[in-house]
Amino acid sequence: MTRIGIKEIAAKADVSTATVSYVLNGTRNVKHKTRERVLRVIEELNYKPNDIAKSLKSRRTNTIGVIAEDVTVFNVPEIIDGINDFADRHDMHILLTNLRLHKRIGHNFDQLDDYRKYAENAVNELLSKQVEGIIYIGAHPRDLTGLIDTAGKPIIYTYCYTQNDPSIQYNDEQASFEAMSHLASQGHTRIAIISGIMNSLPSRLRFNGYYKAITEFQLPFDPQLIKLGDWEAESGYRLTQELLALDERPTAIVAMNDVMAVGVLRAASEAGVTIPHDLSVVGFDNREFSSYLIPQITTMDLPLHEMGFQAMDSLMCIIRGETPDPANHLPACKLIERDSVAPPARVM
Amino acid sequence: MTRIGIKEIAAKADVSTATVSYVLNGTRNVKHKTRERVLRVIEELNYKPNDIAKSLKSRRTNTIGVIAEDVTVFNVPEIIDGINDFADRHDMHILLTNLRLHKRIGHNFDQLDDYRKYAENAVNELLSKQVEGIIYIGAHPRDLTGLIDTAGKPIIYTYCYTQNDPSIQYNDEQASFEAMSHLASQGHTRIAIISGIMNSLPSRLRFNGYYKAITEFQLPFDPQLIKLGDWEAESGYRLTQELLALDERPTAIVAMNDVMAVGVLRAASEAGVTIPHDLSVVGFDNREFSSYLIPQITTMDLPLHEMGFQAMDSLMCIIRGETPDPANHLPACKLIERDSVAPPARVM
DNA sequence: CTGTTAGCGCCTTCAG
DNA sequence: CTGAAGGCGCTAACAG
Repeated sequence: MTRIGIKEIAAKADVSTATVSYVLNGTRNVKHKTRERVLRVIEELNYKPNDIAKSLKSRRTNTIGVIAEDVTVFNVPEIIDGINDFADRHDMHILLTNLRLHKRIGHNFDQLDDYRKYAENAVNELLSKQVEGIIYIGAHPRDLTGLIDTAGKPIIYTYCYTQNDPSIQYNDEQASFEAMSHLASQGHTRIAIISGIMNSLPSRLRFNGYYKAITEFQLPFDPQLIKLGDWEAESGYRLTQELLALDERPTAIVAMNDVMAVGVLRAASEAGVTIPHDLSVVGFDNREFSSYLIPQITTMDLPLHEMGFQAMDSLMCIIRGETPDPANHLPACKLIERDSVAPPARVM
Repeated sequence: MTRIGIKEIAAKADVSTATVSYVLNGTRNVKHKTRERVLRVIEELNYKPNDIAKSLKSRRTNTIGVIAEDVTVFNVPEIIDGINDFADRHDMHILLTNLRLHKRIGHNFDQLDDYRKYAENAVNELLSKQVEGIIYIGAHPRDLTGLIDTAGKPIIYTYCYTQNDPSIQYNDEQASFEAMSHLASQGHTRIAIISGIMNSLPSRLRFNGYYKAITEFQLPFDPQLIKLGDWEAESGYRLTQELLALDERPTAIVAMNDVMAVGVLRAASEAGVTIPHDLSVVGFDNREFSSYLIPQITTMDLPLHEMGFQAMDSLMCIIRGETPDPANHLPACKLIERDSVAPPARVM
């Protein structure tokens, strides 16, 4: 089966290859009769254009490279989905590179050198494939400055960032403030917070939101209510036990992710503390399982789809030589209200 | 910045373009001195080969197309990861198409016509990009015969299947049998099963495994223990209530997925039935949340990574003109033992 | 309105 | 061991 091309159909339709190209791309007016004839032959021969050849000539591939640090991490698929959403509408294609970071180097995200070579390879292969731009999806929010050199090709980061390139992140501080605001509006004043590891940006930003709310709503500030966790369920469990052992217990806990909220639930359950009657809980991330827990927890939904969509949008802007609107680079989170928040019980 | 190519480096190194090509690909012996010189110029000019041009000439793109019905569905990312695992080792690239089925047409998987056009477009675009083969990842196990025409390009399905093309699925019947076997080995005899919707292949296969175990272990067969669910938590909840209302309760329940197992847990909790003391539960899928539930549930892990890996392996076989080994097309599930199974309590 | 033709960047016989 | 030259499939001037 010899691949048939524009030449074959030109011969059979008794026109030149140029004419075929014109009807194919609508680049020029072609007499109706001729067009029909060409179209018919195309149909008959079941011709499929060769984008490779087309790209070589036109110097456009309509393809953008996506480097995902790990597609199996919860935030990544939804971001990819957002990228696809935009790409579909603009007839763009996605060349996906999966760094498989978790499986290759585990959680040692700090040793950037360990996977610099992976990233470099990925970029070079993408560049060789003539992608028109690159989107880098982190599995973890952090600074990647200096890690990647794209030789001038536009790149945009999301769920992570560098100091020189554009990046799309979500509004962490505001989200945290809103979680607090929701709790305050229910009448809570003693609100505890369990953080992720402190050398991570989200932890710091979410603390900012926490303090801002403390100030704005004039809540009592008690350092005992601030607990430093590590994103894992175990820390949520242990720190909640500490919180419940306080003379004056908090009436609500904000866990900086849903996984730690699982620990909160477990500790509460073991201590005979009923949620939400005795203790309100707000999580972060709106992980799928958050609605499978008992009770279903109130949590902050991350605008992952939008981040992917915006990353793609901004990247296309840059490719076209325009300047993307930075206002779109910090989409908001959204509180999902479920069953783990209630007004505080009367004082015992 | 005018893209520099083989020609520029040839000029600067004072050799012909052919020689550059030779050192680049190791196609021919080149005098050591000359090679060094060429290599140096390549370095200096930071030359990056153009795979597009290369592909046009060599008629090989080293790229395979992956069509995912929906990357946000739980099974898909891990399958993609398996594909990447293989692809990385063989220097292959992935052109990803995300059909976004759930967001576009919801759960109406039966109306194949609704998205036939999406699938057709995806295939045509991939074909135009000269992919060397296609992997189709279903979001739901079902028969897709007749949906897709790849014009002769090799295609392989996974997590779904057709009657004519090779596909990679997991061994559902055996998995179900093993879940039963595990329960039986703990001393359970009255084992209930909650199925997914019945017009799905997994439901039928898992029932086969159930019956096989009933026979093999000579367990009492009681139709009352067979409940028809719909994959959703609510059905697990409701059907467990029915099961618990029986005169003679089951001592164990197999839920055909972890989501329904959540319903089982909820119903048990409300009825004051303690898991695993009063009732053992085995789920299916090893969803991430299964280890966040209280108690953490014993469940069947699906060989998703392996399915992706095998799909890629088999596809490469076909591309090379070899015949893949069908023995690899039905990888086994693996029981993950956690805290929801115990020997049955003494008769009350 | 249509045909001719010169490349896009690279590989690969075929000569030397 | 190296160079010259044709061509992969398609587009876009430039002519008619």
